Amino acid sequence: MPNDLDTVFAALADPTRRTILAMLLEDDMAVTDVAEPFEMSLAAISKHLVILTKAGLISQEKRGRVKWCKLEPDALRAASVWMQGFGQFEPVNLDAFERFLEVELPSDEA
Amino acid sequence: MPNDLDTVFAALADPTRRTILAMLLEDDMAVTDVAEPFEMSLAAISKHLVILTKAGLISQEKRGRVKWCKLEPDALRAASVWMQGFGQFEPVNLDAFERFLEVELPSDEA
DNA sequence: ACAAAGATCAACCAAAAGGTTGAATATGCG
DNA sequence: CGCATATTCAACCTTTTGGTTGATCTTTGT
Repeated sequence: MPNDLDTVFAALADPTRRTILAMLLEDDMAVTDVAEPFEMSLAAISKHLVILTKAGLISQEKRGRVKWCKLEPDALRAASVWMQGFGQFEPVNLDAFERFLEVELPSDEA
Repeated sequence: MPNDLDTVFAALADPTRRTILAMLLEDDMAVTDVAEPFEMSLAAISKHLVILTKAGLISQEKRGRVKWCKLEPDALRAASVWMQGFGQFEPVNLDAFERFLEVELPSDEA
């Protein structure tokens, strides 16, 4: 529901949150597992996940005592349209994107 | 030079700054003229322009006593690639972009 | 020379961001 | 039941952000 540009861009401005998104690109994850590679408290990661959820970039579903996080890439569409309006960039450059993932993902990437 | 994703997304997270970018899409502008439609001090706008400059999103060139601001859309490329990596969105939707401009631009749009 | 215009600087302020720790709340398991 | 696990809450702290105002500096026009 909340998919305002302010919120989305602000959520994307933090490297921890971008890394989390990249991790969720591979698979849905539980909060504890999302937190594992980071050198910060679980509570801090929990807050980051709230921010991502409010931006609509992920969704969280509780099953049992585990809360699963799922990427919601559609939330990026509006922001993507906004940005492309300025640049007329090449459609999709997956090579460049994978270079980002290598840099931004925690080293244990599979 | 500085074109780091943190800086670019943070710069885009503020509605005043996005509006400024949209204004500069039409034409280069002097700082005073950029500030005119906003209900905030010139100093505040000057700071916003510094942030946009540090993000590489605009450049500023002083000619005489006037400092001209110019959009630098290339700075958006990296961020755009990053975002598209998630979504595989439709290439460019100019209609959607112009809808943004109508919402975000100060009403005196020409 | 002087005054006005264009823009930034410096000091300040309130609110938001990003983190910590320790307690609380559910849920699952033996 | 009773304990461990999964996650959040609450209070707190520090730094950053976004704004203000008044002084300053440079350039232009008369």
